[in-house]
Amino acid sequence: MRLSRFFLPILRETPKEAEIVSHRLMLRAGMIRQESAGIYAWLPLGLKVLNKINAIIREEQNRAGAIELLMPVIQSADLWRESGRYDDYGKEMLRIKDRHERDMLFGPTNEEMITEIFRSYVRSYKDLPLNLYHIQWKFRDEVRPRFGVMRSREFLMKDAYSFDLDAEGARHSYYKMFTAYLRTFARMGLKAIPMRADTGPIGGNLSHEFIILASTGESEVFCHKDFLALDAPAENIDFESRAAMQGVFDTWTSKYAATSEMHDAAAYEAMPEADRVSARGIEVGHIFNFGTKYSEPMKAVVNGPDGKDVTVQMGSYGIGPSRLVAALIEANHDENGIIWPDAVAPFNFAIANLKVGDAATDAACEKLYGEFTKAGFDVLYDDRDDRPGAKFATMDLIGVPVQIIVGPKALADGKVEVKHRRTGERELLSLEEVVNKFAAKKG
RNA sequence: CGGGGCAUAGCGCAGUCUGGUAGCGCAUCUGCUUUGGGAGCAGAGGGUCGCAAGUUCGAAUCUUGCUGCCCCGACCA
Repeated sequence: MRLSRFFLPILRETPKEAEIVSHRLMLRAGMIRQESAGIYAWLPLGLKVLNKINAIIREEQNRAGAIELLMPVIQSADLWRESGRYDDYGKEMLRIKDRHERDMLFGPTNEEMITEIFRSYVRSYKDLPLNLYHIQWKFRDEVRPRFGVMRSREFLMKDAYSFDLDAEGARHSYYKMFTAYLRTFARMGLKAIPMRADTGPIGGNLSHEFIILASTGESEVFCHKDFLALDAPAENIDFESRAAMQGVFDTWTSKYAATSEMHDAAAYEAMPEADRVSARGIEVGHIFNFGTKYSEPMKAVVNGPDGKDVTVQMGSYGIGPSRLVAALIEANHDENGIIWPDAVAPFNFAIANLKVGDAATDAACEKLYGEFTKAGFDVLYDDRDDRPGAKFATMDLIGVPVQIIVGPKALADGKVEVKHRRTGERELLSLEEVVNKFAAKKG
């Protein structure tokens, strides 16, 4: 992408409403625009990151055996009357009437709809287990939206729903998602710790929140320090193996970890002081096993091996990709701007032409831009006729991990400078070395 | 939902107390110079002062009502 042709409305000054760093940086980097309280337009740069996050989530959901579909944002109130939640959900649910005065709503979640889809088609225990997910916009009419996309009213959610014949199967499904979540967050460079959680209005008896530690997090969390050193399960782990899944779950739940609302001060303080970690955290995922809470009233049943009807066991599993964008920034920034982890960076490389119009720098930049593009990378070429300082500031603000600086001085010796955003490390390389070292990798 | 605050150019703000026909910085456009950490000079464009009533010869400024947004608290992917 040539920056001169891109739509990147960066701001030099911080809009006054932005309180936390991720919100400030998202506005300044031209990632989002507020259209209403808690409702945001995603500008090109923000959307690129959101899509990268979604891609990782999809890969890991698919790996764990979940199957993607897409449900609508507008739902009929009748479905919610069946589960009893139409009255329970309260003002958080945005209620709408269509032209025929029918009660509709903007979905805050999809348990009812997925259960309706399931019961319409699935008749046999042989079709279980089944896990269906989608990535779709949700609306919850929060009393007080704030912190940009961290707590917005409209937000993107990946929600998966599992269906099993019995409680044991449902636990296995739960563990599979538990494992997939650990991998998903780890791939984004986040250390997410599962914490025993309250089930809230979703219901059920088994639930974990996935919390990432960040000094600006919304809630206080407590855990054993060993969780910080644990590695996520490997890519080749067998999701179908009940023993393997149980093993992951046991490893990640064997020690103390709780949010402030589930905090057990006595258990926490029973640990040696050196093992205790008390920090701020951001909830980026939440999983539930709720048995027959929806399948019972909505009559989602299958024929069991003995020919008798069995009410299926369900669970739901949510990740907020739009919130994750903000959470990633909270965990990865400095005074100059965002520092994207490679896996979610909107651009892998940026090429800064320090002297646009100079035949040598123009030619070097075009060559590099061509090679990186050909290699399949997202590369941003700053070809604007602007001062070097402005280009450095822009690249740092939007957080491109590897910045290739092409200026007349170094180029006179056939070199360009490669700067790594995270470490600040710089190296002088020839064009050929840059291409071989970076552009050749992806294939 | 309780408490507090704000609304003037794309962004950040001054002007409001004490009414007299709107200004500053950045950004934008044009020209020249400049080119390794957000350039300089010269010129230009851009605002029914959130909306609606009222008071007044005259309202960004005073009064009333409404709307939007932000912050603190209680609640939440």
